[in-house]
Amino acid sequence: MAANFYEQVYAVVRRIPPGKVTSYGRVAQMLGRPRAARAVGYALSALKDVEPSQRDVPWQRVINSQGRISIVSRDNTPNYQADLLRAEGVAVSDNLKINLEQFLWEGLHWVEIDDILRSNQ
DNA sequence: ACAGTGACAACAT
DNA sequence: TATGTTGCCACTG
Repeated sequence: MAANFYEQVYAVVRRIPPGKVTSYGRVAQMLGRPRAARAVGYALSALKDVEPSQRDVPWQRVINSQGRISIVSRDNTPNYQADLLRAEGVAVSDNLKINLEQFLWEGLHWVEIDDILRSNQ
């Protein structure tokens, strides 16, 4: 069911190492679509409707350009994404902010992206 | 074909 | 710093 763009997003996100994060916009840029940040978020939200085999995408490592978690949880309930990140060593403040100076993933270069997309992961 | 929908981002107040 | 506004994009009924 997943469209090609979604697959490309998942392929990139799977390369984010544990303990590191990146932004929706950066993922979009790596895919050559600098203005498709919103679509990246849409692609990740679609993960909950996808097959278990696709559940190996570390979506929690993608946050917004301000270094903050974009998923809001109901009041007084722990933020799931924050917990997942803390579990792998990422410091998340109470206001859901993360220090990009310390945890930002360097990302991939076009050569690597090209290789990944060519082999469809 | 087309309007509606977000886990965005950059800018303007 | 905190909201609001506007542009964008892929996907969906």
